[in-house]
Amino acid sequence: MATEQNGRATGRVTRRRVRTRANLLDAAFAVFAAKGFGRVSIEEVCEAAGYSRGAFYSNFGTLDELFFALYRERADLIAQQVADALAGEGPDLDVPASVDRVTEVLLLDLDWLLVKTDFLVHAARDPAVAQTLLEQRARLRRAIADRLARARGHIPLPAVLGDADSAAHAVVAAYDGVTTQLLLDKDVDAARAWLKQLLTALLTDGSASE
Amino acid sequence: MATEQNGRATGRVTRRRVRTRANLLDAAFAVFAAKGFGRVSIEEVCEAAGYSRGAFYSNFGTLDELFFALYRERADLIAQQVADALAGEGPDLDVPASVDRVTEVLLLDLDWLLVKTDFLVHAARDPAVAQTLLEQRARLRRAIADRLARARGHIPLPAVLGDADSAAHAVVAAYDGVTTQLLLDKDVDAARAWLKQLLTALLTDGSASE
DNA sequence: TCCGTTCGATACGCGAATGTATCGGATGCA
DNA sequence: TGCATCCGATACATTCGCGTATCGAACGGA
Repeated sequence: MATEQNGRATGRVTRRRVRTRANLLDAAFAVFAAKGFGRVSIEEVCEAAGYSRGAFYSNFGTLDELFFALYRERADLIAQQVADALAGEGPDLDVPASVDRVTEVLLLDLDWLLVKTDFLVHAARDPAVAQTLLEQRARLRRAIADRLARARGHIPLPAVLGDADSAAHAVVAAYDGVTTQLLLDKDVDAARAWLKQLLTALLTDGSASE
Repeated sequence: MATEQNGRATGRVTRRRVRTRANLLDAAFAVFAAKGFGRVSIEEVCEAAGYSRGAFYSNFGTLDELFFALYRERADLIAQQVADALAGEGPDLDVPASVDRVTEVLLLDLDWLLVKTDFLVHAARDPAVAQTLLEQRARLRRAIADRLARARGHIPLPAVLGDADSAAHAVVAAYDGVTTQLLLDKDVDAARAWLKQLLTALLTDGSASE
């Protein structure tokens, strides 16, 4: 009775199946990054993964479904890495150090940013998908806000913004903004430097001059 | 000898042609906004505009070419509006007022933001197109920087950031960041309020509480 | 109004991608 | 090892969208 995303009953899953699915997802990631979701056919994904279309239809119903699974997988991975980077240190937050480490993680892989943006465009036209994304972003913001609130008073003062919540909002906005520029100029180092500057400007008082 | 984008000699252009082209562009805008560039066929655009494919191929070579023309047209329009909004007042800049007016213009049309983001994704994978976009963004930043520099010292002090150039960079990043959120939650009013808050936080000293 | 030119509708052939149905081999449990 | 099941390759029919070639009608200058 219980059905999964693709509609098959929850039965045994072979190792082979798991491997195939993973291979398809990996290949899809590469192809999506290179050509963009909108310009990729099912066949291209299969070819890149070294399978025939039969394998695809056995694992996914549509290309959209694969895309969603792909995004979810990778996004969860990044989210975990960010959480790790934030949870690394003690109770009092060293803002510049945290900014450094988080920045490192967030602007690591240009291909991921490409796919992520593709997915954003996709979500912007599908309310259900958008909802998922919004929730994910809300969780991320909350993690940041918690971390900021926990450090409030210890180190410099948080911000020219209001509460920790607004600050978290600003952090995410800064990240998104820098991403846009990065997608065009492909200069990861510059983006990282620029994001660090933006975040420190937002998260510390103006007293921190060069 | 002189050829235009689609390869026809520069001859007489009928009024009918101009109208057709404009209609195609308008229809394309609506269709792109609704379904996303990647999911739109030439035929859909023609149908939406009330023409057959013959009309399309008479005016454009590829869908990409139409997309580019469409983007350029609208982007120039917005750029002009922003310039107007900035040039409105006297030599000394009233930051909050300018922020208000610019924000009004930039976050006016959700459909435009959708198409713009689609185009960004497109540009991210085509260096030539990316170059165009980068130049456009550079011009915008320069206009903002000039305006900010001109007002430096008159009103509050510019920023916790370095020079006017960095400040302009930050303004654009803030805009892009807010856009991302807006694409998901579709709350234009919230986005406007949030962008104003961000910009004033960035462009004025921390002394402006509330 | 007349006529050469331009524009866009129609019809055609083609290639690409899709989804399905079938089948042989791989897989994992007893 | 034997066997029931699962997985993915292959072949097929079909649909969709593309690009071109042709032709009648609209256009605009004389």
